[in-house]
Amino acid sequence: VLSREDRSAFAKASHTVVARKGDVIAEEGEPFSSVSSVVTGVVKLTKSMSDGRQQIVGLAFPADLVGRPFAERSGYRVEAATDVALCSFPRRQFESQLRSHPDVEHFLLQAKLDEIDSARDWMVLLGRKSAHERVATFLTLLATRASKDATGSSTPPERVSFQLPLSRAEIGDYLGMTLETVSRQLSKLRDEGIIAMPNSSTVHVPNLANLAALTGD
Amino acid sequence: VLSREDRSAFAKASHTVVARKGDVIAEEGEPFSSVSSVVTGVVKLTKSMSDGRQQIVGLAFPADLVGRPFAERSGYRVEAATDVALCSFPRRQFESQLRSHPDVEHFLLQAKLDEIDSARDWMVLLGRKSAHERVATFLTLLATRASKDATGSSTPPERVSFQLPLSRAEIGDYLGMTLETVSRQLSKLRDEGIIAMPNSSTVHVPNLANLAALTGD
DNA sequence: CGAGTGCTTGAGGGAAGTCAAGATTGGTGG
DNA sequence: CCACCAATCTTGACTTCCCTCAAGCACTCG
Repeated sequence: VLSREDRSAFAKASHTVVARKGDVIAEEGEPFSSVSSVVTGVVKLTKSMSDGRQQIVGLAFPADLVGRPFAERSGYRVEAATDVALCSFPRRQFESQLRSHPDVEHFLLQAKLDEIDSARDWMVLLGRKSAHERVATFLTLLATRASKDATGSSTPPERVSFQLPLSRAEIGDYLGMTLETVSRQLSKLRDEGIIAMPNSSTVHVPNLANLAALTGD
Repeated sequence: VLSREDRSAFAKASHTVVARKGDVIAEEGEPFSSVSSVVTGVVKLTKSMSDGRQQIVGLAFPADLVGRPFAERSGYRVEAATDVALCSFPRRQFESQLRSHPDVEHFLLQAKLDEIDSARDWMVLLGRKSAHERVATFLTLLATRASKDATGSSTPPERVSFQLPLSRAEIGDYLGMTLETVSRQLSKLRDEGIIAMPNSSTVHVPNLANLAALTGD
């Protein structure tokens, strides 16, 4: 959607950064200095309460943007959930480029509007869904993404397989529940025949529609 | 933050709309045609699940924007929570004005970035806070807003009073709990001396810091 | 003044959290 | 290459917080 000139101006300012699983890219409440696009891997955005309770408030997959332009401090911790590669821009430079390339700013606005929509979907999950529905929704999200990545098709196939990019504890922090409840609900979906789990981090979905039917929405 | 020319161009395109409490301004999943700024009153944004469970995914107070530019359909129901006055722009016109006034688009981007931050704060509330903390957080939000409106001061006074713009059921839908639990927690805060409620919709907070200490973050 | 609506309070039940073992697994060094 | 160790995951038993169901109460408005 961007013009050639826009792309090249941005490409000049960027550099590639790699981070290992668990590396913290920006700390909650600390100043941070870059805006990055995820190239490979998954990045998690986490907020903590004073007593240590955590909530993952967003995941960034390849092509997603992380970082908060026009703010001095990060409102959340940014951490590599898997090994990741990032295409990173110095924040100041990114901001000034935005001002001189309105098309790019428009593109960013679109991306952020979509991000608000997903955040609102997640609020419904956190506020109103049962544990079973939450896990089904999370798996549907990953399965849909995996089938898109694999086939490029808009009509996803019935069968999909994918890797869970998060531990049980992290899934709990994303879905607003404990790691034990996550584990129990995964076992339940397995016993119901909705999914198969050859090992604890890979999931087969024989029929995506059956899984999606359990999300509640 | 906007130039005089920007302001006047937008003023020409706008018109004032009033809505009574309960009026639906846009329906979830339906096309909608305007982008509006709230002038007085409170607007609620609601998402529903297929079985009728509801979640309020946002509230818009005076000066906030409602409507989703660059999308054909609303992702949520927009409804007047109180009697409301809106400054409304036809969506198409609003969008084209944005393209020709990059400063305004920048302003909108800033607003949406802030909106993402609030949505993420709310995800922590919905995913991790107890009923007591949720109600304390909600009251702190309203109390802080009321004290800003009243004094314009950045150091809020200890004492504040305000009206609840939502019914118990709506507060429940906003906080991800039932109306009974909302009522019980309000009674508990009253018994603890944190708030007083001369009637069911007005709240006195004798010491805002004591209330804010119960929010958990 | 009565009816209706919204709010409060109580009693009981159920979904998820907590605490506590075991079972797997993946990584490391002998 | 295998064995062990640490970390992660699973499962079970018990507890707790919130939801559900059910009255009773208090406004507001015909």
